[in-house]
Amino acid sequence: MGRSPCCDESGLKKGPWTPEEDEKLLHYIQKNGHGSWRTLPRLAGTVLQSPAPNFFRLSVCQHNTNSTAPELRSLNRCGKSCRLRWTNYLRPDIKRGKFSQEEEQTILHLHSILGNKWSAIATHLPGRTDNEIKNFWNTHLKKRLIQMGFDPMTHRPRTDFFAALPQLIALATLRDQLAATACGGGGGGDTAAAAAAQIMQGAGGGGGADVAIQAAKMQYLQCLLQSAASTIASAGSGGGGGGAMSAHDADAALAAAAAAAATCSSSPAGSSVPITPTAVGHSGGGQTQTTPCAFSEAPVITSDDVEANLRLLGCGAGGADAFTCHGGSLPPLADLSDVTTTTMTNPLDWCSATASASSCGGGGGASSPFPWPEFFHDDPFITDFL
DNA sequence: AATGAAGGCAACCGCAGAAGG
DNA sequence: GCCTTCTGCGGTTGCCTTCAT
Repeated sequence: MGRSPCCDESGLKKGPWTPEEDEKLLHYIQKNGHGSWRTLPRLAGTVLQSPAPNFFRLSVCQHNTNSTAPELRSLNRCGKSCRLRWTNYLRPDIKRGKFSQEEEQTILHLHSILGNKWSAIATHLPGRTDNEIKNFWNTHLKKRLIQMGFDPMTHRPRTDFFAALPQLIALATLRDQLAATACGGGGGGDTAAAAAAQIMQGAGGGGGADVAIQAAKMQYLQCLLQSAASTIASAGSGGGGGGAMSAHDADAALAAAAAAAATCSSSPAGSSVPITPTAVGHSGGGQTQTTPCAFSEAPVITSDDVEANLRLLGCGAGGADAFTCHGGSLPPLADLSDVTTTTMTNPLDWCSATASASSCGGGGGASSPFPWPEFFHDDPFITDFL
């Protein structure tokens, strides 16, 4: 496939450039222009018979005090390497040093439009090379977006299940707590029942209704855990872009989880706005961004999915009560534009599917980003959990 | 002070498209 | 139109520095 790399030729040096090599290349290009990169290495060595500029001789002498006479041999590099060295390092108009906030904003804005077209982005940032911008993106801006819960490619809140990791972690913690409360009575699906049983036993003279409510809460939370698991399963095996998990995604997920976990509890998850470059502000810039910490867009749910999830949750397809079934996935959140244009008009969307089987309409409607049954809203346990 | 982890950056690699014969 | 060569681009790697333990 294709031709062999130009650097395959034996004897060509690779790796970091020495000051002498830089001197050869710089001086040759300053005098002759680069012309053909392929022939440049052969020609570049001879030009040093004429004195190099004073500034450069000084810098060279710092590195090689023995070089009283310029090296006359040609550059032992391939043309490609020379071009890269020139464009990324030796070019006189290169601006070095940290990126300014204006430059960061420009990169973010252009990246949201152009994607990874680093050369195109570089044309809008005088003195910056595509390589430098690319590195800056990969080491700073991309991580910042991920930490804030945004997909660095789309600049929108993440839509895969990793975005829900904070909830999953919280749920897992809750599950552990429940299990501990249940005095180790069985695992998995028995947890809620055991906890409920304990409540029943410990209720003593408490009112029967209270006990039932507590038991129902436990069962409801258990359903949350199960539905979260089903979300993972579907996301992990499903098609689309979210199916295959790369190491990068795993890293990103961990970062997102860590960041979102810190902000999730106090963040009104349903109030995010579409991300803009200025919204991804600097911490010191006075710009803030409501970080979504849950699913940003309604998952595409088919009727089959709903049915399958209802079965998974042990719900009757049509007659489940408010506590044993809350629908097939975690709540769609965050992106209001999508919610209004897609979710709400989709007869099979999350809330519609849920509303028929629970009190979603009252608890998860416009008044709350979460379709929790209104029943739970005043409960400090749930409130804290949210 | 030593050591391992993480971050940052320069450079390399492979591919695609343009240019020329 | 086909083939070869050259250039440019984006992704990735590996080294060096800094930070944390």
